[in-house]
Amino acid sequence: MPKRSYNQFCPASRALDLIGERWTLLIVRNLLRGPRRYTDLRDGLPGMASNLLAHRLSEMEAAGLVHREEIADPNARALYSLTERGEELRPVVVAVGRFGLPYLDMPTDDQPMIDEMLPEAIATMVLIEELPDSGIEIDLDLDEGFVRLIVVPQAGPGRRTPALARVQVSPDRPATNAPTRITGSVAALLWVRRGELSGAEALDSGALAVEGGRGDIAVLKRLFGFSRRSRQG
Amino acid sequence: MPKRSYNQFCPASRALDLIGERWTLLIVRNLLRGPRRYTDLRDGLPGMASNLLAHRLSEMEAAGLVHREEIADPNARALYSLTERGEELRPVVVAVGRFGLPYLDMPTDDQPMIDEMLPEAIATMVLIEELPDSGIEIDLDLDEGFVRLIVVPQAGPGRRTPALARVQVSPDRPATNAPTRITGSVAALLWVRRGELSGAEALDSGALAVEGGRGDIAVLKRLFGFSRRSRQG
DNA sequence: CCGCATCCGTTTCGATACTG
DNA sequence: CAGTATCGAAACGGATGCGG
Repeated sequence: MPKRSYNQFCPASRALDLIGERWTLLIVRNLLRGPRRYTDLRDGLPGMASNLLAHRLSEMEAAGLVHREEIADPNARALYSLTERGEELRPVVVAVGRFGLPYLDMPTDDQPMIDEMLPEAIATMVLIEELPDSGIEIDLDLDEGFVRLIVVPQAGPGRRTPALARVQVSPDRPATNAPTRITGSVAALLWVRRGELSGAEALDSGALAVEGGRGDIAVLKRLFGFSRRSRQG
Repeated sequence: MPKRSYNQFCPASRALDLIGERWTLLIVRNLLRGPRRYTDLRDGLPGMASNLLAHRLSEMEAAGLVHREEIADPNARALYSLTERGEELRPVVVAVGRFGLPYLDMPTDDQPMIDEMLPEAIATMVLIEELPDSGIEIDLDLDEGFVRLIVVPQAGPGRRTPALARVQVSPDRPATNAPTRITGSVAALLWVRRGELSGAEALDSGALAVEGGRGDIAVLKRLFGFSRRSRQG
């Protein structure tokens, strides 16, 4: 039984032959945060049938996107991780997320806000056209959790680092705080980023608070669209 | 019957609720080249069931991605086009295409090389990290067709134009030729871009030929990876 | 021809239960 | 913990029909 394919000479359709099936890209999204056990993936993908997850994982392993490794551990038998090829899906996940951001409504009770995806959500919100060449580190201390955002400095003229590769996020709180910091909630950040609340309003109302040097705060405000009101992608 | 949804508070999964179904992103890909009639879309999507196309189009119209317009024309009743929201899917299609490029094999007889997708394929091949700040225009006169590639100049320091937005392609041959020109085949360009053939080899063998100023040719070579051998995304 | 709608066999998905 | 097994529901694929 030959796997079904769009069968066109086109990069996008070839890609969708590999990652276009249901759930596949969400598995990638979760694996982008690091290796996971089967159960971790299942818990991070509520609503997905167990057999389907197993099936997808074997497909993705066959496609060379995912690597399965048996480990010696009392409470874990195997770890799934992305291969180098699988890591190349990060720009896809980010692009998809950027598109979806304006459609994202506030979480309801039946919409789990999974801890694992907070960093991805933050990375998605950053306005890449506002990245400063010099780079910056920002701690986001939100009600829903902590995220360290690192914008890698541009390496000078010549070959430029793609914008997406310059945005890095981590849920681990380093020993030392970043010089720039923002506190509040994901919802407030999202409202501002989506232009439904101005940055000034968010700060005045206390929904968000920032600290750090003047210049860094200015960069932060640009990165999350504090100055805009109109909705933008 | 509530449309099925991943139902997670996550931008990527929200996006996939809208564009994750089979064929949807390929419809977008074809509409990115401009408005199309129903029949045009069907011809550009071989293998897709006719009723499914109709169904997808109505879904996408309901989601605000596609606009349907009745027109007065002897041999066309309606035109489908992307809305502003739909246009925001271009980065997604390009990111997906970039991922799929290394998996793309040479076209076989049963894999139609559809004229419409040639410009998208070219845009996908361009190495965005090699975009010159000054911009450039290149005519690609390939066996499979003509494409004018335009790299929009960077607007100076400050807010930067996202790399993807700076790459524009058009199948229309303007009145005047671009100062830089490349001739050959899509296959040769793809081999070089994928690092399976060096640029020098392609030029020596005559598989590709370039003309233009020294500097422009150097830019062209960087854009399509003429200097590399190893496979890269 | 253009723009779908109907019908129908096949595949995939979703939910839950079950096993080593 | 890490999957299989099962089964009904939904989606898909292909062909064909049909009014404007």
